[in-house]
Amino acid sequence: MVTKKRKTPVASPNLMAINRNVTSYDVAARAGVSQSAVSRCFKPGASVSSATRARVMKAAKELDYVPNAMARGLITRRSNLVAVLISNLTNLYYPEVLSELCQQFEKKGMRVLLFTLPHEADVDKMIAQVWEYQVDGVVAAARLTPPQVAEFERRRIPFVLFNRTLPDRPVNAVVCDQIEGARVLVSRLAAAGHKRFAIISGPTDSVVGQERTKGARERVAELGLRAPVIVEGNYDYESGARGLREIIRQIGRAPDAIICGNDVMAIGCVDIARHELGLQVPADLSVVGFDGVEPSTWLSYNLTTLRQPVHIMAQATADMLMALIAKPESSPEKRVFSAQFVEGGTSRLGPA
Amino acid sequence: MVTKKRKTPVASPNLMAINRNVTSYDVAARAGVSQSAVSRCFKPGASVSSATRARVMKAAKELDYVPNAMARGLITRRSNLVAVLISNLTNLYYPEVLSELCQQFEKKGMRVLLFTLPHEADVDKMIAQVWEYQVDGVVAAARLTPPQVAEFERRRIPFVLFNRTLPDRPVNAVVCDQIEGARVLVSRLAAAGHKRFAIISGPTDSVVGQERTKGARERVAELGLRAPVIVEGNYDYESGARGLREIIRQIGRAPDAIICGNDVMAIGCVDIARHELGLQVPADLSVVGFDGVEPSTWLSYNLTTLRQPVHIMAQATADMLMALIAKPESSPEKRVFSAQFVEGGTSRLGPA
DNA sequence: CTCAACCATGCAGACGAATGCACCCGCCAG
DNA sequence: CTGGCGGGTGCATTCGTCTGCATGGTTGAG
Repeated sequence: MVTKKRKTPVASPNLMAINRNVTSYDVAARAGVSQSAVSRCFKPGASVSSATRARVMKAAKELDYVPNAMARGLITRRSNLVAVLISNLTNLYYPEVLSELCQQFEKKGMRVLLFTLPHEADVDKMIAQVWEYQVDGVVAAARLTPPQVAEFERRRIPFVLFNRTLPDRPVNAVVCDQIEGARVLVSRLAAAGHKRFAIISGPTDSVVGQERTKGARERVAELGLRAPVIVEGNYDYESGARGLREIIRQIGRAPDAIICGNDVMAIGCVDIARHELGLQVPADLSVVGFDGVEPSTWLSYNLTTLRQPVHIMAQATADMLMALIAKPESSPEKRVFSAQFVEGGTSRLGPA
Repeated sequence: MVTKKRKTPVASPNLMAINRNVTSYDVAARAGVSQSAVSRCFKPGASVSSATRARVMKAAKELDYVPNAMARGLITRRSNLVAVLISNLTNLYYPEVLSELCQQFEKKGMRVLLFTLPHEADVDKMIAQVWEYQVDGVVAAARLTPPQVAEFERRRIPFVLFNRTLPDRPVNAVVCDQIEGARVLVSRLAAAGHKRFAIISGPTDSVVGQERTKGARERVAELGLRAPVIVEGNYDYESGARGLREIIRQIGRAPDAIICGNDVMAIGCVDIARHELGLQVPADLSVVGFDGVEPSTWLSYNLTTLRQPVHIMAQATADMLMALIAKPESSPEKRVFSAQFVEGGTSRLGPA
């Protein structure tokens, strides 16, 4: 009578490559040790003699063995996956963010599961997918509604908001002080003699955009200047162009300065001013943006803007998320960075 | 004596939310069915009565149950994950590609595991990570060495190369005909009277870049024109700028036309010509690029370029990869698309 | 009325790695 | 010589889901 209480699955060596994956059992058999020993060899800090480790590693290499992350994740309850939710990658700013985030997480041994949220698609359905993969954490660099964020909390998944916060609710977030930044821009422009301001804002559902607008408006008011005309854009080139036309239509002439919700709109604005309306920038009109994306530095634009410290912010995001994963109950923290004022050629900032 | 042959793990209802994940057993218990029934309810096409399905779905919703993708993947050997390898997201062209790919795969129920390959980092180590997650397929839109590609074949993982092929080896690939495109550019420019050509090429390890250069060179030769000066760039703005300076240094004056390996270099080239060298583009010098990225359409540039049909290519890539996953042994296929000639304002194409 | 053909359901055994526990061995102190 | 200690190892179980097989009930055709 054969003792068959548990059949340890051992692949016949010739079938192996064809049909099945190589498992730790295969490696164990080849190295003449138990499966546990193999497992321990791949876990840093485990108790294995160097002789065993050498034999196992040799066998593993010969068989091209790689531990199965799903099996591991199943039992350790750690997937080493991070979900990154990003609005639209066509936004120029976000690819830089994504790239930085990805590298930071790679450095920490995490893989990035990417979720792009196409404009107004079924975000909820997409978020539901996040749970399935048992991600260890989430970075949200997309416009989410408060209930959607609440869902993260309810599921007790560590998450960090990138460049956005929630009104009246403490959450973990890494942001750039948009209000401060907008105030700096207005202050500098006003100091140089600009009096009539206009704003091409981001969309109303963009917290970042709203804060930029708010900061600018407040500062303009504090300085006792006339309230700026505000038209709404949606962060793309075309809406920057439309914005400028609309502003001029409303006030009958060009304002002294236009503050755009991001660089791409500012670029659209500059282009229309110069090539369609025959205005000199900055002689007739100063234009400033936000973000400091790469094209803003191109000679044709050389935009005056507020550069976000993307690299540092990504690093802070990754650090914060890892800390949360290690210690989930810690209380919410917000890390606020300051944008860097970049004086370009689209604004008259010398003595007026 | 309690029959304890298999302890079906049933969480006590109040502990559930605190300590454990909700599993299909919990749902089964609440719905009064077996775990198998729950499993079948989440598998489309499985045999379940509508009454059972309703009860299960209700219980699942009440408990916020979501199937665990790792456990599922472990047994089905399908992770529904696709690895996307991308060189550097700062390249403007790649974010568009990534965005499209992501959406296409989402549409097919696949998730994207992102691998960014930072310049010359340890690509091999990164690729090793790909295996761990049991991805169903790989899209490579990065410069890989032939041995690295061979590794995919050896592991029998379905993979599609995006915008690159391997010399002398049949592989699955979706590409754009770069040689044809380059020939079109030269032909159009030559027809308009351009005689002295120069090229700012992509890096030598970029197959795409090499083909663009090759096509242009061949066509120039066929037309009996003098062989173009070629300087090497690396696809960024600065190298476009450097390239133009170098070309002028070598031939002592501006050529009639410069063909740049991509749009960003062309933009750098145009900017330096206009703002540093005081040249008129296109009056003194025509500049053309490749890719058709968004900034190439901005009014300040309005670049003459060859637009790649990114959307269609991404769709083809996703389709091809899914087909491969379904039928891994199918023989390699290459799908070649043509780029679209976009006549912009950086070239004199009217009758000379 | 009978038998086959279903459909719906439950049972139990995978999938591949991690890990608590027990054990074995060698070594050192008493 | 003996008891204790500790590092190295293997056994067996666990994670959460899928699925082949067997079963029980229902229906339809002959």
